[in-house]
Amino acid sequence: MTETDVRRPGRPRNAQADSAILDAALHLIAQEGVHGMSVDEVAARAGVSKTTIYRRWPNKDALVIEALTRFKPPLRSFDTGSLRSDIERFLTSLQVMLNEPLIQMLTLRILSEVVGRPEWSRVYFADSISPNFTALSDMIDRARARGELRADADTQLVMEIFSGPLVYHMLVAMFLTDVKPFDTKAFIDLVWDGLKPFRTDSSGASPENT
Amino acid sequence: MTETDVRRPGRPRNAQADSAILDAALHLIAQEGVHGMSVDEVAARAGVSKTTIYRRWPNKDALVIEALTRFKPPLRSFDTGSLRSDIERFLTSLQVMLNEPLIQMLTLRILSEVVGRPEWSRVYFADSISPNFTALSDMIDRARARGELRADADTQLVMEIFSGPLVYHMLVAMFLTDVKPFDTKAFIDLVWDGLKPFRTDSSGASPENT
DNA sequence: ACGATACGATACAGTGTCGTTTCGTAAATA
DNA sequence: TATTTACGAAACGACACTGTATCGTATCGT
Repeated sequence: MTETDVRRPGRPRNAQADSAILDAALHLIAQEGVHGMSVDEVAARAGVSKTTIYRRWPNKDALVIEALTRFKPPLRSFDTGSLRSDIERFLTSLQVMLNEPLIQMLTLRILSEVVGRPEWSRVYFADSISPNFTALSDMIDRARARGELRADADTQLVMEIFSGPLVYHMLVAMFLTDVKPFDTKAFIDLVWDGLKPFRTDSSGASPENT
Repeated sequence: MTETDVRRPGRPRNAQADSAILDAALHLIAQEGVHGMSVDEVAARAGVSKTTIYRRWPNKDALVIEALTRFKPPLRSFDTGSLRSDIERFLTSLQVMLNEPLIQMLTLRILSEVVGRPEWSRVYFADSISPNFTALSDMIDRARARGELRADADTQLVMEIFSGPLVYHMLVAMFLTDVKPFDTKAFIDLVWDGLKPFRTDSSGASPENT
């Protein structure tokens, strides 16, 4: 912060280079993994020289860490007053996010690289997974206070029921060419009313069946 | 097959070496990934010489492919006459399987390595994911024929609802130390009866209704 | 015993990568 | 202009890895 005023002599650093390098690193990590990515490739993709990279980061690991730290999926909480529409918007934004090939592959790469390294794992969880959690649990807690949810439903389990199917869908969809898109509305209806067959119409929210 | 009878002259190959090498390769892939694993490490872990490996496989890729092909999670279909107990047994076996650290990390490694390589992806899907699918869809179709399931529930969506939450749970559990174990029974009850709050006792009371 | 094959240990060539260094040039300040 | 720093291009040393080759030994059939 104090450095911005004190103009050091000599040619200033190219400000665009930093983000160009980090973006290139992220794309290459997504494509080839941390091991498969070379610093030369990062330099070539970013359009800079390798010298420029090593002037900014001491080694490859530091570059990777900063690139991965910069990668934060934009997830937020919704508060429309209705849990069903909150969840619908949340899942829709999650679906849009997971439709990005970069985010898809990057997430898998990070998950597989991060396991077994406590520090990386802690940082990744705190930055990328935890916000997702709190956004979801906030919505659920608000709905529970409004009486929109079964009182005996465990919050963690409800979160897993909401998030799991879509994540699972996107995971297996990567291997299938003719997979049907995830129907968020139908999913919420089904989870809301239950999988059991109807005997009587207990609630008017049933999705127009029989 | 015909080679087993025709005994070639000379010292026969060590039959144990094959599985020792493939096992070593699998463990090393799980720990360090395909790129991180070296053939020398495989040889050292398997207790054989590198010559022995290259006499059996032409290159590293062939070894990796055969090792990954050999890795087939043992999942089967259940037919107890009740969908709820079928699913309960299915999920319990899936949970036991995903509790193995080797299978956990190997699955993530494979997922991240396999994406973008059509042949690998096809083989992995056919060998490891597809059996899971058919086992689950068989159980669901039988239940649907018995009228145990809502008629308007899409099979693919039901499969995702059943499998997704547990897979998601195991995924995030890798980053948490104090996570509650997945309660399969409570999960099935919740999904079966729905998340909506009870208004009148149209059916029994809670999970124990028919 | 003898030939044939497998094995372990080791060395090797070829390649790729990391991180450093050199050098000529560009862009800033004093 | 003189100085100071950043930059690109290129080369470099050190190291790891792949895949091959060599050599002495072990184990099988005949």
